[in-house]
Amino acid sequence: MRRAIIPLPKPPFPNPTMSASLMWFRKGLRIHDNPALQHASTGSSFVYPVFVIDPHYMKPDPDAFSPGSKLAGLNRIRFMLESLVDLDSSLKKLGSKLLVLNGEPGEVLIRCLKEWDVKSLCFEYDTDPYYQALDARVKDYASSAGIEVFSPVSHTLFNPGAIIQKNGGKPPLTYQSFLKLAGEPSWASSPLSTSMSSLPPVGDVGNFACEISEVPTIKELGFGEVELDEWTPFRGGESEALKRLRESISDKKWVANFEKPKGDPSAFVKPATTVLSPYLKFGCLSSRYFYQCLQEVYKDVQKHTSPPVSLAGQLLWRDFFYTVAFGTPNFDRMKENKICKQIPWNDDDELLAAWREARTGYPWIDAIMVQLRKWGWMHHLARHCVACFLTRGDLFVHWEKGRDVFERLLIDSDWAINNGNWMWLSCSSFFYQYNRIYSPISFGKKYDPNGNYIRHFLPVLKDMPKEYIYEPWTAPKSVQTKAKCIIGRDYPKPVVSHDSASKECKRKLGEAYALSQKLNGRVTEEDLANLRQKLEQDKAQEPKNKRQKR
DNA sequence: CCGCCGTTGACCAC
DNA sequence: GTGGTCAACGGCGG
Repeated sequence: MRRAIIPLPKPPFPNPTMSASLMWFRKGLRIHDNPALQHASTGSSFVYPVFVIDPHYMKPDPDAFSPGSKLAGLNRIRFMLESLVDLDSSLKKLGSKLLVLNGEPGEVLIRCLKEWDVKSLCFEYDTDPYYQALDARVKDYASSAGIEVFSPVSHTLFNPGAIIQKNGGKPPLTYQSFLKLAGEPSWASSPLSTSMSSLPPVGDVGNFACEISEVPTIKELGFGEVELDEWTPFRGGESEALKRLRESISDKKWVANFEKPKGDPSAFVKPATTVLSPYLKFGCLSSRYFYQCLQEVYKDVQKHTSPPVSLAGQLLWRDFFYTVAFGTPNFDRMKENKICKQIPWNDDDELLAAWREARTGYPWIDAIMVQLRKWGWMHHLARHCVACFLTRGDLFVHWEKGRDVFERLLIDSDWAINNGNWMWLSCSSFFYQYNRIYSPISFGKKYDPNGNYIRHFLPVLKDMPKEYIYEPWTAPKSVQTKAKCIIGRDYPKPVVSHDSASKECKRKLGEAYALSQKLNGRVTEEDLANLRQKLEQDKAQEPKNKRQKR
């Protein structure tokens, strides 16, 4: 890690009335619509804009299944670093700069507050459990030291806590009830502060001078030896976010007619959605600003789509998941999670690895998993296909395992939304129609009969005739030879047969649901173990039954 | 208790 | 492309 000593302007005159604020950046990596930054810069003579490189997210982990840290793949780490570089450059234009520090953020922050005679600590409120715990510690110290804490809700459209309170202490569990509770956002018609002309200078950093660095590079963080064979095409940062936003909303007709479920998951040259999610995740783009821009477009057109399918509806989905996640203890696991169905998922590491490493033998599934690894982004429906396949559709692997893979590799992975969607897709919560299974063969074919998406992300199949590209194991040997792709050698045979595997999954889900209903939702670990045993026994008897039938 | 609803299933007929 | 059927879930409001 580079430990550059950066010359910083000294305060011109020591003045006891001059006060300093500390702006702590975590998410919210932006200048526009940033109430915490706004607050820090008004009424303070100095502002210390701090970002702490947190080993919890950023420390290289050589044992992980892909290059990166324990929790984040390199694509997302790089996206974040790009966002920080952009933020630093914007701060510099305003007469400030980003102070990058390293270490456990709570400890680093408290040391900063002690060292810098800060009167006001400003940071965006964060509902994720990790930040709830961290922020509680920092706030405790600040109040004991008489430091004002300003921590506004600015990551989401609504305040999740307020919505939960409005609902009598429980989060709404359906989108419609969420909409009803939320109503129009109170700020919707008041203009947001989207520009800043200048910022107070950075104060004297004192003994921290030797610890403050520029935004590090991937290499400086200790990831230097690894090479990704393809990086994500999406660049991080607020500038890129605003550029992308402008492009997305410039086509008013497209915005007005946007219907999420009708998008084409196989479109990759020009994706069928905005791809603003990674920018929202890091707060490079304000969800409120995005929302207001959409309202402007809606005003200008005769008719437009509505939630849940509209573009504004997508922002509301985000708020929905943030709210449920905030109000649900153990939201990120099955056990002790009140809204999560208890299902006897298997623990098959072989199947998990095949899925993760894009060798299930189903080209549609594997191509999506390659896109995930290389781009860190796939269309929402593509995510549905692979999530369904891993869990309730085919492999019956625990949704938490898939969640971990997405959390690591997606550049837009977001704690609340990722966990919420995995529960959704695995029929563990929110959605329960387990008979509706995405076919790993026909779903993609609807959109892309020629298999261009597969050919791009799985070049080994690029010469497979379109008749076989979704089911290459059915291609005659001569065709395989001509396509220079022998199934079982150059590309794997299917790990399971979709027909029998999906039937088996439906049966297991049915049994698990029945047990849950019988026990009023209070399924213990022992109950689950018994169910697992029962399912195994039934499976063992099944061939006998078949023989009897014949 | 009943009936309706739910962002995005597959398959088939028209 | 649309619309029906298949088989049929839980949440929720009445």
